[in-house]
Amino acid sequence: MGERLLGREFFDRPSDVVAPGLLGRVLVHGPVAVRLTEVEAYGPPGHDPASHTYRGRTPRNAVMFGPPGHLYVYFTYGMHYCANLVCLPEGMGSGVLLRAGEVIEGADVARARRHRPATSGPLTHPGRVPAERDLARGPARLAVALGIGREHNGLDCCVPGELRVLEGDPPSPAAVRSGPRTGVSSAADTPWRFWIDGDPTVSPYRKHVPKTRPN
DNA sequence: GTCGAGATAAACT
DNA sequence: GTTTATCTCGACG
Repeated sequence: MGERLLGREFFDRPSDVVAPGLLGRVLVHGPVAVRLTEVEAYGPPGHDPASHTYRGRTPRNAVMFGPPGHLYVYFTYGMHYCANLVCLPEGMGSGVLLRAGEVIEGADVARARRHRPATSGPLTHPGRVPAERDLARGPARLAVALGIGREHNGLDCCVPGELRVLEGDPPSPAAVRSGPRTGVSSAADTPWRFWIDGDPTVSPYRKHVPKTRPN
């Protein structure tokens, strides 16, 4: 017992307020539990050029316009899933990207998913056994560790169910750092990435590098 | 630790 | 056609 869920009102605030408050919280899916150590906030339409919702609602981002506390899962780079928690009331379109965490339960299951993920798709990483701290270090790896895929898009994480967010053990405010978001080309000066200072599971910062394939 | 290249889907111009 | 809220691998230090 003692599984205290984060209430929906927690998410019914701007994403840059929710994001630092999510650090130290625990996301649970089956036998695997991850304590969040790094997150990024994405703002509502028209206010944040880096947000999926910047240009309004599309089939992909529809969940972000739904009620707060639900999970928004998207597929990117042709092979990775990333997970967000929706913020602000229904209709606003904002959320927090879950960038990294520490696997505190079910590490064996999380590690096994690296080889044979719960969802079908090109997520296999054959031949390599990841170190404990790398299991959920980075948004796509966090999704793999928790077994999150397309089928979890839109799930409510504020009720007892398959996926849920627990109150966990937040760090002291002094241990929270912030800086520019990772891999975004626009609004690079907006310090909406938050992490727990000194935590080994925080992903290394990578600035955006434009892609162009020769030929 | 750094670097570059490649894999690949969906949204966008 | 190009870009993207990424990761892995090998090479190198």
